[in-house]
Amino acid sequence: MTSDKTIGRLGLYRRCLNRLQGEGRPFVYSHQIAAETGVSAAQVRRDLMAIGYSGSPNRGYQTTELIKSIGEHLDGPGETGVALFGLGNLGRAIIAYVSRQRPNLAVTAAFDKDPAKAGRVIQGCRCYAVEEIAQVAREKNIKVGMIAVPAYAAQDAADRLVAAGICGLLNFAPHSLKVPAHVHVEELDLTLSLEKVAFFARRSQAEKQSNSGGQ
Amino acid sequence: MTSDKTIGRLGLYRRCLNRLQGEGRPFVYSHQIAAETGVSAAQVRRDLMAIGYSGSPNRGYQTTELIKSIGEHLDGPGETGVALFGLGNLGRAIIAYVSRQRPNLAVTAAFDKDPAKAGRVIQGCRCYAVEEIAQVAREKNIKVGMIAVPAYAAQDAADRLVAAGICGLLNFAPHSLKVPAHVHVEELDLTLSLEKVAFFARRSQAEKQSNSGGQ
DNA sequence: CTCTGTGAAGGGATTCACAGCG
DNA sequence: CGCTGTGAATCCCTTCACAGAG
Repeated sequence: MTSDKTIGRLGLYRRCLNRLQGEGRPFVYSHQIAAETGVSAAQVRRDLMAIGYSGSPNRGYQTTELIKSIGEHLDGPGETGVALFGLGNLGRAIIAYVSRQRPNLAVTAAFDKDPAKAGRVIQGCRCYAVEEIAQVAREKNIKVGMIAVPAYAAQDAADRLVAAGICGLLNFAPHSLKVPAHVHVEELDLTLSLEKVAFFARRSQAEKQSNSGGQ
Repeated sequence: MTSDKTIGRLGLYRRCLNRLQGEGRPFVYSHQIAAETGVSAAQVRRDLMAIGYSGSPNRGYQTTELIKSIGEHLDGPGETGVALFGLGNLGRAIIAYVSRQRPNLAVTAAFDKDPAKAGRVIQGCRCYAVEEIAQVAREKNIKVGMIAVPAYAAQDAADRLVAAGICGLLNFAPHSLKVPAHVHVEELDLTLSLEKVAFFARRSQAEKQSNSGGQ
């Protein structure tokens, strides 16, 4: 029922709330969350409505309670296992990055075409040969996969992960994946995003110049 | 006039068209692009309408012409300079990754708080001290910045890049940036995206199980 | 026939605006 | 007063569905 967009923002609010809590604020108003996250205040209230959390009209939302409430909606019961496919530069950076983040999301297995990488342990994450995916995914109860291989290998990686029972994919490869309907794919496409900012950067600069020159 | 969403998809279409062209296809139909990219055929036609490119009703779109036409809308006249802020694991992986992509987007400068990194050259990208940003950005005509520093340093990095005249930011740091209205920010938030897939993976798995168990 | 181009309809998400409360 | 919670309005995007062309 809760929409895709709302889920994305709840994570954002939580991060912001954790910081505010660290600064010793027991209560927050929707417009404060809004200012910190760049979302509108009405939007914040709507999103919190969706998870059924109520604040008090004169003091706002209780920080600790709200964090807990968001967690109950976003997080699963225990730790969610995540697998990484592809141990190039990007893959290794991702492991290092994620291992410092949310503790309930742990990258516990990595796979690579290069058999020489099997058996190694990188940042606390063990590497396996691709043939072992199904078994490892079952044993470690892995439900999410990250794809950090070159474009030409991305579909194959996705197929293997899906066959191993994965229900969600985070795709870093510049390639549109074809997956069964029950698998949720999130794209993190560095090149496309960069092309996009470059486009808007040029556009807004053009506007700035025509504003100063035109009038 | 062209919407944000459309711009994002045009890049996607171009990538797909380049591949199809490489496979020797002189013409493509909207439904073929659609199938390759996971977008609907009507959407593809709408987007191409937005850039004013017309296909022929019985043969579809001419691949080479369409690629050129998309390029005219997305790309600037020359090469666009991109700067990277933050030379940790992630930053270095990004340089390596982008340098193999679109040639009109070149990461030509990198900055890091650690002065020891200044002067080095990584993957063809020269590193400078943060104090040199304004000068380097002017000399190299850099208009886009990428932020790959820890959360606590992200706002400072953004401020420095904006002060140096940047009009677009690609933000990898888990922190919502506050920037002037003329600066376009694109978020690539690894942690939030991972939380999101994990959520939907759990949800779709729950559905799968209730489907098989329920009826 | 099967395409494209496109007006019109439809669906979501966001914002507006205000009642209700302390 | 200023806040939350929320119906109603708005806006934007996507899809439908069909005319027109070869």
